[in-house]
Amino acid sequence: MLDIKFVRENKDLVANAIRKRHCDFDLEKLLKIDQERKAVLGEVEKLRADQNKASEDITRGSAKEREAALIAMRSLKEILSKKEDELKKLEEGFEKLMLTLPNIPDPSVPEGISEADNVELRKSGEIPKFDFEAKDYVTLLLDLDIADFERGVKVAGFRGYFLKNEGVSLSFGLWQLALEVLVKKGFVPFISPALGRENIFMETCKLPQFREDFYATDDGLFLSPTAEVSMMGYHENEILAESDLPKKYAAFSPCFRKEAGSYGKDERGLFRVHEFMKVEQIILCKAEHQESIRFHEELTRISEEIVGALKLPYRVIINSTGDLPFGAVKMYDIECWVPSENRYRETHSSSIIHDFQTRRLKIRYKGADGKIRFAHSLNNTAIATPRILHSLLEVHQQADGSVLIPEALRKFAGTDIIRPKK
RNA sequence: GGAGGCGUGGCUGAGUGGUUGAAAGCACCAGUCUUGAAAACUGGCAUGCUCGCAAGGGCAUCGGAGGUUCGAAUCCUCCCGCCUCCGCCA
Repeated sequence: MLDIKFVRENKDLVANAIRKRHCDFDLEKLLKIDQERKAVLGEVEKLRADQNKASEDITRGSAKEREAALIAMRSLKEILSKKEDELKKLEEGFEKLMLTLPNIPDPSVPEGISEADNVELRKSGEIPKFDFEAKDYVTLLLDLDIADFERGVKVAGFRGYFLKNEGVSLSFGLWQLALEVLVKKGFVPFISPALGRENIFMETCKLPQFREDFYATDDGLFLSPTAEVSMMGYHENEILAESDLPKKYAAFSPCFRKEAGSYGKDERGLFRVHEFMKVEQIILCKAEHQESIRFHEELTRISEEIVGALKLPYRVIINSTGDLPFGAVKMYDIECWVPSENRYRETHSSSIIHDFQTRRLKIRYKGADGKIRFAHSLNNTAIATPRILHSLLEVHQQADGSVLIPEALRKFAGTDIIRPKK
């Protein structure tokens, strides 16, 4: 959520952001309702002040004064209650609009209407050329006997899957590798809840707009699509000391996504599944844009280090304004090379959020100057499984149908090579 | 699942209808004293909104939302959360 004061004072900037994002937010309506709300609030507060004063007279005045004050209070009450109703309606309308006003893209974000307008920033790694007939990763998964989709669907429904054999040790190894990289860099490791209360989803700006993307339980909880939700909730309603910042967390959790509206996309395999595992990087830092920029680059580099250690060719792209999530100021995706599709595909997503989430979460810190500010937050994938296998298996496949495990992963995965079972 | 209890400021904890934004203690900050520290003493110490150039006002907040009342931390209703005991259980 943006700061209404900021919106008032930077109307053009906000209008421009809305235009760039191609969303149909009615800024004039918001500003008008804000103005009305402030005016009525002033009236209400004045009436309440009168009421408080009269109440004091009743307490302390003589019997005569008390009688007069009581009469005055009765009529005052009627007017006040009417005004309060009016205010409540305005507040509700105001809140509703504020919840749907998106964050402001950084000037460095390229303007565009969709993901087609995302811009490549850099590439790394050599795209493999096979002198044999390379398999796609679904074939590899089955030939290596490390996944079972038929039974996955039988048990868990559409997009269901089992991982088995080395598919399991490989997964554990990937999480472990990512965690070790992060812990070495001072990130505090967490296993964070996959279940979250509605308010946490609201405060991390996942609700109200993306409700259809989440699974809900019958007791009113939601299954988290990312550890970002619970990890951001961790400091909800806290005032931290400036010296506590930055907070760096590496959170592992299962993640659940309905993938509503994606029928037909990536139906085969385990690139797009309802249930996956992820190690997520989270940073809370001081409310300075330069700090956010610095940590954003750092988070992105860490993920590049991880995919680099996995010897995967990748590129980093910057998302255009048309492909920028609601709450993000700026976002990079890391995409890893997928030989069978002859293209890079998204495996990581690194975001600057500024105080958009922390304002709702009320995560603040007391600065050296004694002022209390909303912290800035950032997040990025460290590793998401099983998605990463898409690229990993295909890139490292050998002529004999086996898959060579990259050096850095071997000690974590407990194996050097996975051989076909048939 | 059954029964009961509880939710007050950073923490502990008073407060059951009328200057209670809220006693007291702890913690924290500043000062006095001290070579320095501790102790002691003195003072300060919630958040948000709003009016004002400022000084300084005003309003709200005692889990949340309603209600009763001239007036609610205090009474009523609903919701949320937490705790204890029993049962079940990885």
